[in-house]
Amino acid sequence: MPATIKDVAKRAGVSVGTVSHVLNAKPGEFSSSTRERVKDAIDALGYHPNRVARSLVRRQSMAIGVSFVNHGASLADNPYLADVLDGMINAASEDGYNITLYTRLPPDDEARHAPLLLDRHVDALCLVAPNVESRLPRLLLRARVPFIPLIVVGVEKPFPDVSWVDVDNFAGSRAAVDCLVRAGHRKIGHFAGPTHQKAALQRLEAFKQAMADASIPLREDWIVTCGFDSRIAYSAATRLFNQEDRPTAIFAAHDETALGIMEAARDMGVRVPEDLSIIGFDDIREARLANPPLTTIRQPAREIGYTASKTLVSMLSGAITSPYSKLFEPILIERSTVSQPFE
Amino acid sequence: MPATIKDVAKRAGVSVGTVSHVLNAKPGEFSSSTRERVKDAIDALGYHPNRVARSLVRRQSMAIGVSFVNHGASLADNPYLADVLDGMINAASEDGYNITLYTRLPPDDEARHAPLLLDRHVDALCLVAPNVESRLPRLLLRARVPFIPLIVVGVEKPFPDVSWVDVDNFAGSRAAVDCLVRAGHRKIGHFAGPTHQKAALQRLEAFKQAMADASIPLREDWIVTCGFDSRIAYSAATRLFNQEDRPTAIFAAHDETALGIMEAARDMGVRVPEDLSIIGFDDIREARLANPPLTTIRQPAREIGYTASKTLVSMLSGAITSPYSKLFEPILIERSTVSQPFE
DNA sequence: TATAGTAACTGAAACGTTTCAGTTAAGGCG
DNA sequence: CGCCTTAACTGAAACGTTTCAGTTACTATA
Repeated sequence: MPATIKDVAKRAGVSVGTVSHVLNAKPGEFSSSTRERVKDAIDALGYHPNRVARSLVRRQSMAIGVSFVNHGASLADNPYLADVLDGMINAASEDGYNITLYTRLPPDDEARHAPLLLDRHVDALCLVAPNVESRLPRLLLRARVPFIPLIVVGVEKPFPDVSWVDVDNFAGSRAAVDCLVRAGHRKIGHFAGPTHQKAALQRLEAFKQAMADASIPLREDWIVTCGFDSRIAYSAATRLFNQEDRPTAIFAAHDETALGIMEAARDMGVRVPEDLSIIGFDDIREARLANPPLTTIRQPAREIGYTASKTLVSMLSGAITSPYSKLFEPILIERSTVSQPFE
Repeated sequence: MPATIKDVAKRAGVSVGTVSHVLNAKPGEFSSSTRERVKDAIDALGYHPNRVARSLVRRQSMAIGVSFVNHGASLADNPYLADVLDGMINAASEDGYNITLYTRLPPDDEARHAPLLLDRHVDALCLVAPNVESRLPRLLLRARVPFIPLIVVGVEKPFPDVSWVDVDNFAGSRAAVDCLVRAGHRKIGHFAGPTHQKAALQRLEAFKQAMADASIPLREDWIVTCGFDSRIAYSAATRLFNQEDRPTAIFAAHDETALGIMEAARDMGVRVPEDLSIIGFDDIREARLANPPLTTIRQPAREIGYTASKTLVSMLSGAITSPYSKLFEPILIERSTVSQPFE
């Protein structure tokens, strides 16, 4: 058995209360002799305070819970998640919080997530990129728990009164389309992301609007929905390139998709950017290394994660009391996949 | 205040013990009427069991602690970490464990890590890629705590009696050198990783040995130490390419480094693989997309993380009692940066 | 010399569960 | 009818801390 505070107290010849006090070192109290005796006992016994017991009485665990709600998505496949988490780690570390990854959530049954998330094991909760039809924010908010700070990352306005941080997908998509239009393109297609993702929906919507604003008629057959999957994008692109009348530029809602399109282009002898301009979204690590390097819209994912964690801590300290929300400005990263159309 | 088990008991008109029992649903006991009443009370009050209290009495938290000990390395910059963590998440999820990321460790003072890690907040500990001079495994092992399962990832034999999983760096480096030798190279250089990393040291050592085994004399001036940093690799490579007598092939201890070398080559007009063959190590996501795609040695990072977590759980259940260790076989991924030398 | 004030410490009640040792009531059996 | 067994439930101790309300033992003040 590990040594407890009682063992320390007994060995040092003081009460448990005293040990607790010197451990939590209230400013300058306690005679140095007592303090020394306690410290000696701690060292001799190899005592480490039990954080669980402390959490129970203090009613805080100094941990922030993170749930990657969007079911299949894994850290290894989705650099966005890793970046967000990285930002959260940095912020939490500054504030003295640990991060607990909730892994045990049955993917099929969201109703059973809430009890698991609300077990007071963590002081605050962050939901990363939940699906658009996710009922979880609602369930959590409705649950009869006094107030556990909650923030959603990667979904704008997931539910009234729920805090959130996200990138401005509208501004990003508009910047992408504008970039293509500025280069002289008018035959522009769009490869949309998965329909269960709010971000993908927003990017599609913004694409349509930006096209309208540029007075370019929409070609529905140039809008393809291909999810995240670069292989589906590959085959969809191949099909598109076989058409007689094809776009001179494509805005892909995700870099993965853009990469798939570029691969298809290479295999079909379509030159990028001479025959086809491409612009992506997200600026994943591979984008810079693509051949040619991919022009894209960068999401400040680490900053987003950082802000999410900082916000939760502010909510815990009471510095923020009303729901918080923030839209981050995306950044156009101009590399080499956009040029003027040659035809 | 959130409802407690007492509130539920009172409302259902039973004792707290009964509520606890129906919550933990011992097989088939309890009349259905009592069970119903308790369930109704739980729903009515929106009660969620407090996991902290449960952890205290059960003496287990159902969480595995993970510490990225190697100080600066972050999830976003180091895909290896993300992959290992991803594997751990999958395994932990299968076994009903959560994962707690220890973020609050002062990077300067390892001696103070042990108390934080041993706070019984987690049931088992995983140290990912500690530096070679890290005293942490020793400190943890020596700490006067009865037995908290511990495993180290990414360092072979970090300390006697400490469990570990790692990739076989020797076999990997040998495979890399063999690949180059097989292609006909004899003028082979090596870009080594950071000296505080055991993996980098092993790869360097294995490089030397493989060269000796192939009876190729070592050229010390073709061995450069450049850490992880692709920019340092870039400038070191630039310097190397300016030399009269330069290698026809380079084995880089990390893909990041290899990518830096390739960039330098491109800028200096050195063609890859015609003028220079390159082989990396790790198979990071960018490797596949490099131009040309990078030949490299793949580390099964997810599998490593998965195994680490599974091993910890086995130790917790008592299925494994003695220190466990496993070396994973690396895989040669042949892409397009290795060809025969032209001279 | 009594009184007040303070510094240093103590004891015990929380915190919200689980679990162990009982207790009660009902049913079965001779 | 009394006794035993069992099912169903209860009460309280325990888990390891923090913290609040005291209790000493001094020292300073009047």
